[in-house]
Amino acid sequence: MYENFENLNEDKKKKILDACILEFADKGYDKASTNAIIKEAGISKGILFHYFKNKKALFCYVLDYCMLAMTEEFMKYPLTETKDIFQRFSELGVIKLKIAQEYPYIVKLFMEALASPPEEMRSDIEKKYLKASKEYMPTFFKDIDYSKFRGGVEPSKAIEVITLFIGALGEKYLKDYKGKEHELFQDYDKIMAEYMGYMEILKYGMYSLDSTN
Amino acid sequence: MYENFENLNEDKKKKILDACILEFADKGYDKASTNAIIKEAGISKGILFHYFKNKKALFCYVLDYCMLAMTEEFMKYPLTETKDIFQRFSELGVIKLKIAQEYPYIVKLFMEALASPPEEMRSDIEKKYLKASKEYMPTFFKDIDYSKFRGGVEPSKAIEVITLFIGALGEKYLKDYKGKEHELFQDYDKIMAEYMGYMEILKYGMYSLDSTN
DNA sequence: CACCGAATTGACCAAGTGGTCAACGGGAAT
DNA sequence: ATTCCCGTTGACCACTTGGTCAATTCGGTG
Repeated sequence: MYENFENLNEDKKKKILDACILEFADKGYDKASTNAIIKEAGISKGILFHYFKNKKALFCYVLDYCMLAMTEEFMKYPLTETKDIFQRFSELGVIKLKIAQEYPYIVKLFMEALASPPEEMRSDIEKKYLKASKEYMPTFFKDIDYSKFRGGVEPSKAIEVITLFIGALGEKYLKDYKGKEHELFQDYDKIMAEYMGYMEILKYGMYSLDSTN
Repeated sequence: MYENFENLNEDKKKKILDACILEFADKGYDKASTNAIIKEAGISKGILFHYFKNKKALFCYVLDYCMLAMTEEFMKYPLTETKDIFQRFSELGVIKLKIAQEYPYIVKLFMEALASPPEEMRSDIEKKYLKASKEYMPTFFKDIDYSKFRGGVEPSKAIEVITLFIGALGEKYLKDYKGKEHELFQDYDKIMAEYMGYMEILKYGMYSLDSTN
């Protein structure tokens, strides 16, 4: 499928991949321009479409590459032992932040792909993402003590609340710090404190009183 | 500014506005085509750009129109008296649902404009939206009894948690029911029950025990 | 050297974009 | 009847897009 491209020497491959990642991350699939990519990569139009049969295939390849890179990156950060789901979530958050800091374009491309993908690819992309996160789940939920939840709180519901809330909070921070992402890392402690405050409220609502500490 | 357009007879104005709303709601600003609009409205290219100096101005006008229509619509639904913030939020949710059901395209255009606006307009659009929601706040928070919150829970923090969570939940439902929005209204009771379940968890975490009912 | 096949180029294409403008048509005023 | 005005038309413009393909270049083989 992509053998023409795969057989290239690493340097050239990397230059092209980097150009693609930059452009797709910056503009999203639709607004990304293959002309901008070939210019940035220093190659000709013809050869790009020789390697990839069209823009969609190119995007697919790049996205898969990014996904692989990200999951590999995740594996590098083992989760510490804990029975507390809130602890786990906050750890995951820290890992995500670290990865976003180290590979901003890959993460951006990825989020862009989930938020506004080419319509015909939407379900495929979501499927792949779901598959990857499902695979991570056993690790993530390992050893969690669900008995900490008070009576009347279904653990699955509670986890959904936490997931949704943390997701929304993350998006809010992204919006607040849009264009000045570096300050996000400067304000790390302040944000972490805020985050803990929110978690305390949720924890209080979900755990039985003798588990709240 | 728009007098050429404003002076048109109502029928023609409406036909053009409707065409714009349809196109912008469906495709978003960038992908919306002025050609599609003139075709749908049955007018010529020249005259559209005689009424509006360019695509951006057209979008601005249409967006303002939609915002006005929506705020007017909101005013039609007075909030019932209650001291309970959760009650208020769930009422607001019901109102939003009703409006989305009645004016799907206007609401969609609106959400599209907030989610992925033309970059140069982003801050203007957000500003307008913030202004409108700020104006609604006194009504919304009128008579709310903040003493229901237990010690250690700052009301402002609590409200932020609720807002973020409800927002995320709403988006989740929108995603789940994408392309089959009618089922959303069929499943109304089920969704409402789910929603109440979530709210109970939050309420338990935020209210002091003697206020939870 | 000649030859071949693969890699690579960039001029070119059709389609679509937002936007312009000379020309047209018809109603009102003279 | 003539003039004028102005709303309206649609052919046209410059530009960008993803994608093609004949032509060239290059490395290796005999």
